[in-house]
Amino acid sequence: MISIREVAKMAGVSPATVSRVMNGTAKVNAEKRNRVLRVIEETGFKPNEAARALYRRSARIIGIIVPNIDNPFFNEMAKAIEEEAYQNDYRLTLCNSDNDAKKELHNIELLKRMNADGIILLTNEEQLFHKVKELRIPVVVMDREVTDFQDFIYIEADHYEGGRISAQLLFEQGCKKVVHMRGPGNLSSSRKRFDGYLDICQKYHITPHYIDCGYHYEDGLQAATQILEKFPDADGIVASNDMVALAVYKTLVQNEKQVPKDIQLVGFDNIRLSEIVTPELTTVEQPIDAMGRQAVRSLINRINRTETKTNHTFPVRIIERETTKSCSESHCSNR
Amino acid sequence: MISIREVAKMAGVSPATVSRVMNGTAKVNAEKRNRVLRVIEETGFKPNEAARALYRRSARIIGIIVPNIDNPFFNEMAKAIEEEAYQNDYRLTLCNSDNDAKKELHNIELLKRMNADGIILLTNEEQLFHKVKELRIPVVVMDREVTDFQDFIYIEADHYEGGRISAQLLFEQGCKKVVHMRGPGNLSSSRKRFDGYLDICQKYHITPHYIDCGYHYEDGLQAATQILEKFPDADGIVASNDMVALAVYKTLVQNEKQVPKDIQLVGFDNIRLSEIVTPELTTVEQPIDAMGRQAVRSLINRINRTETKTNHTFPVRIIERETTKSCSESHCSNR
DNA sequence: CTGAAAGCGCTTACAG
DNA sequence: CTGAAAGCGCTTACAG
Repeated sequence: MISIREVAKMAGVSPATVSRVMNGTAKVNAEKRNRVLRVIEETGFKPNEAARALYRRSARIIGIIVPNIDNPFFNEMAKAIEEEAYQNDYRLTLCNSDNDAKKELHNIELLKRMNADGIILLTNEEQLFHKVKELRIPVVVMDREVTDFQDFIYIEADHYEGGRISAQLLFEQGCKKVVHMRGPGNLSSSRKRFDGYLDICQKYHITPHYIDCGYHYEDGLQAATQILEKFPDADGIVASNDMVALAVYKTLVQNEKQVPKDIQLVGFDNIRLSEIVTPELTTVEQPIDAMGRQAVRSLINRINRTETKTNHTFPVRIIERETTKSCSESHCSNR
Repeated sequence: MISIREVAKMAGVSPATVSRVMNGTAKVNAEKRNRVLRVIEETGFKPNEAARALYRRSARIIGIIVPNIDNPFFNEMAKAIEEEAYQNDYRLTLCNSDNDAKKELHNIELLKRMNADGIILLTNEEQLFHKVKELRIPVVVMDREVTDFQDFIYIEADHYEGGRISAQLLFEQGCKKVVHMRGPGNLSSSRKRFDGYLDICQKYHITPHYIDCGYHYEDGLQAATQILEKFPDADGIVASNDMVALAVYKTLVQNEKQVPKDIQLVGFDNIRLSEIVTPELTTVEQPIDAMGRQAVRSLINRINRTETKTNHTFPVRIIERETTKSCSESHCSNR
């Protein structure tokens, strides 16, 4: 590819001048500017980004670290992030960590060395937070409330409310015994949802029931079997998320339970899948796209020091579909 | 972060020497080497990658351009690619193009300007091929046979065979009227599968039936309705892929058809989802992970000029699950 | 307004 | 074996 020196030569000016017209960074005599513009046009010259990244200490790269891009939730998030990054002229570097702390650490360091501008963390390693802080690279953490690191921005959905409304729906639909599948205890999302569940039980004067479960499909398979053993008379289940709900559904069908007739089921996230499967999943929507976009915007604001720290909590809402009874009634809000 | 000059100063050597011990690129006096090593150790010095990228004209970045990361097939592919890239010490830059040719073109150009080393294309724009060629950046094209561009490496599954075995399975399971959902005509994968289907029909002396359909879930919804109208007596359907199969399944259920009792259904790809839904999807497996990894390896070979061009066609195989009758029989190969 | 110079942080001929 | 110098391709003080 052609370089700025050659463009300068062809236009009869210095490289500095070419740089200035290209970046609009200083006034340039109209005639010279036009000559430069013409040469740029003719040659199709585009500045080398590696050189810029070096000088500016900014590669216009945002790194994203996800535990598993294969997981629809992260995946949809990544899509939103990529789109928003692109619109702001940032590139996205993807690290799929598989919860491998070493890989995550390595990637963060690499990002710093590449002069990346910021990092979006969809992972859950305290270690990472320390590293990021030490490296002084702007960061936003998603789907997790970060309290120990004062200067981190975090973005999450209203999990407490999600825990409330998912159980509330089931009670309203006539469930007497609702089992809440509690997510990993080290995640704020799990704890908040559980709190929401407890509070709504208290409000309805109902004894809470729960079981522990991870956020993966496989976790759901295991936990569902446990539920069947431990709570054979359960008539409602709040799954830890949509993937888990799919596992629960499969297990229920295998055990000849009908959904929603015998047991009603609510997921969490409203990943695209939840609408694609049959029956369609009733679930609590997290506004994944909006959250992903906000993450990028917040990060860019932080990069540009154009905004003081603001965390965001996004509203959730129930999407009633086919795994709860409501949907066969008239007041179904199925979209 | 600390720079090579400071390390040099601390170790009492020149930056060149630090570079040499760091890269093992020339012999260095043992004592000096140790001093350098110690300083590196103590300071945690890591070379700046932007500077390296500039000098070496290589950022150790691989770009990947996918139409839609949100689509499980691309998504699983991206995961495999990321993993293999990481193991070979390359970074992955992600572009989700949404089939936006402008965005794709822009990203390819950007990759070049970032001194990226190669590109993996999971998209289908002739324009892109021209651009990539003009920019002389190593490329591998996936899921598509590229014949007009002699020097491109391509990697795909054996779609012809896939078209054969999917229909063959249905015939063997007793289907009399199998409808093949033919994918987009501009894709070699679609054409080859269709050819396979035609050939197997001929072999069995059966009249072929088909309908056109895209590769997206929404396409499947439409096409399924058409099938029901056009071929009310169909008893087997080969969907253009797993996402489409899910759409077909939903439509069939809505029309009170039982699967596999009334109609048997086969997908394509064997995305993880196909095993997660209920009933589990019978499908033709593409070895997505192996293909993704091979793409990276082939690309790296090309980058290093260490291998002459080799295209790869990966074998496919039937995975019998619950949407075909076989699975209830004794010879079920459900894994 | 504009060019020459210095510099971003490395790496590699080039001498010695 | 090793350092000083030049260079990767830009950008931005600094002079004028």
